[in-house]
Amino acid sequence: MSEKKKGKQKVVKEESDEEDDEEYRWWEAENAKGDGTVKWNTLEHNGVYFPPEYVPHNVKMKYDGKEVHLEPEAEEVATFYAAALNTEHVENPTFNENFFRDFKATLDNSDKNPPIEDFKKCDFTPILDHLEREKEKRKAMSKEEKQKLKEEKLQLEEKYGYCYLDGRKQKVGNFRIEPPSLFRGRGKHPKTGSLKLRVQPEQVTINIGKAAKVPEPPAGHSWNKVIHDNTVTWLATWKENVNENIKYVFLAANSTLKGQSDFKKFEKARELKDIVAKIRHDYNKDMTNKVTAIRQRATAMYFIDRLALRAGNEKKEGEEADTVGCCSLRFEHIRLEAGNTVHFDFLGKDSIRYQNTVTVDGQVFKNLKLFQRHKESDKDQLFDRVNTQELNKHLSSYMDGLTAKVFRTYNASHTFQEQLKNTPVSGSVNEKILAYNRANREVAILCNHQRTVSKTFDNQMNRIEDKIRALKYQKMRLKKTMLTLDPKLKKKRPELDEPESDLGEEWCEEYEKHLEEKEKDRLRKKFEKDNEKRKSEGKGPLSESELNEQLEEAEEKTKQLSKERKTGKMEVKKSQTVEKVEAQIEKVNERIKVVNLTKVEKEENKTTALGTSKINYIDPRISAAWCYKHDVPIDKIFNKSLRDKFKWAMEVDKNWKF
DNA sequence: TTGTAGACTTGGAATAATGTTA
DNA sequence: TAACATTATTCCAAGTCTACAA
Repeated sequence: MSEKKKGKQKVVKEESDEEDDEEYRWWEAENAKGDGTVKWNTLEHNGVYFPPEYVPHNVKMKYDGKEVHLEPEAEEVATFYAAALNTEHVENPTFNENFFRDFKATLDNSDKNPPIEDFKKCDFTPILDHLEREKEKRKAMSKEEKQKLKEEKLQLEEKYGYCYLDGRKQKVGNFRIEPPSLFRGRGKHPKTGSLKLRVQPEQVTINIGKAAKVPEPPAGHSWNKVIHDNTVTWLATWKENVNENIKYVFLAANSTLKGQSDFKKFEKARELKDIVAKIRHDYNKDMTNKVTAIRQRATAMYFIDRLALRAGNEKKEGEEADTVGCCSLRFEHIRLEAGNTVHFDFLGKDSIRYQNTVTVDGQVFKNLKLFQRHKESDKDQLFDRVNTQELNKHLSSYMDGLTAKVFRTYNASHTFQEQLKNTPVSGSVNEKILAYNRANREVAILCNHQRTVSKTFDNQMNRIEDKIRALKYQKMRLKKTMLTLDPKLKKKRPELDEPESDLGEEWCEEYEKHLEEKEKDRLRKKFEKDNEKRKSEGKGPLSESELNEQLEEAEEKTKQLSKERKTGKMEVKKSQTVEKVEAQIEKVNERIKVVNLTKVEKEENKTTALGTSKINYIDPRISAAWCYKHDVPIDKIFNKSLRDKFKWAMEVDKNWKF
């Protein structure tokens, strides 16, 4: 219909040509906020994709040193475990116990399986080896084969990846039914390692418009149910067997539905901005209330507001990992110290450790001491008279829809906007982006978004440092060239004669040797290539001595470099002038600066994950406005999928405020 | 009033795709 | 051009919070 996009979107105009339909700009429509209950009027989709049936590989695991044959069902489970051998899950006794219990059960399902009773006698490495060989094979596939796979994947996406919601084409997020696997619970999850069973169509409920064609279940199967509920957004659902959690197929992040609720989330947080002063005033007052429950609630609100803690719902003991949030904190998670200091140390969501030392208001400290006086055990709840339902109920009395999590969004976005004030207005784009990422990092730290340090972190760091030294080496030579060109500069510009920092003699020698090796390699390769060419042209090969001569030249060059470095007398080309060399130095300086910035960022990002706050907590309009204001291209801070997800936020004014 | 099912957001890690370098 | 590094995407676990039943 519309081959030509109108291009009214200033920002994201690249690759969206595949899209047939005109973009629906819901944020410009009448009820941009979206209605509270009805989510759609018509909904068409093709159902869900089931993972292919298991294909046995017949690779035998060993039991007590001997190869044993397993029936397919058991072999599949053994293969799940083999695939985990390289992970730290297999160091976890709970994982092993749960796995082995379920593995034995699959063995019992057929009397053709050998008796396996002792986990220690199991050896799954032959299967792991097989998996690795398969991986190699996949890597070594021909271009055509890879292309074919890609097309198959595309076809799947074509069929299941889109739906029509109120007549508009929308991307579906996770249209694949989760394949069977070993449940990989985080932290000390009591059920980790348990077998997550294959989901059958008979367990899956489809939600679809009344008028739409119901997708066919796989041959010989039927759906659990087909419903037409337009008050929910999911297309399909099923219950997973390990924790009995309900799983859903939802739309993708860039969909209208998700966009609208994202927008609402941030608008809600902005509403909080107007009343947060009152709420703070109130909870400060409540800190001294006679009723313990109210005091506790006030103290909890202080933490949620000031430390951006999560609400902390109750969890089922013994069925989930023992993690806590604000309302579920226990005495063992805090330590009080003179000077109104509180040390926090607990496992939060995903068993990520929260460690923080905070100086709190005097009354907060007094309250904590007071609560402590009544404790019988460290395992007791710090706020034994507060739970998230009550707390949220109290919050909603201030504002419709105000809950604990709104504070996290509000504080994250607010902090971000404040931190962005440190942007160097006249700095380079790179320096501005560094400031942006720093602001982002402050938010990530506030929200305690951590990541495990990459195994190759030190390596990566060393590489960057080497890169910087190589640039400094270049600069050192350029400076010497300038002095050679005009010796009088030595007096006028004494900095030219100063040595570069962290450029040791030893390093320089090694580097020169390295350059030599590189050059020699290049020469040898070129020699070979030339000879091949000559051969094809029917000419005889070049003589080895020619190559050797060139190699010797390379060695000479190294000596020359070393000599020049030591004496400071450079061999100067006729075309070189002081001005030209000066300009070259400037260029090198620029590059050093850039690499240094990446180094600083890398260090600062070692254990902090910026993604989560960028995706979920920071109002994207702050970022868009910042880009316009500081003339930074938006794609420097939002990748394609984020630009897509945040389309609705891209048209703000450069002076927009959260 | 409490407990729980249900629906949706948030979260880090694994994996795939892409970019860079030896 | 393979090997390696970086970035984007996918995966699915683990939270929050609401509605509803008992």
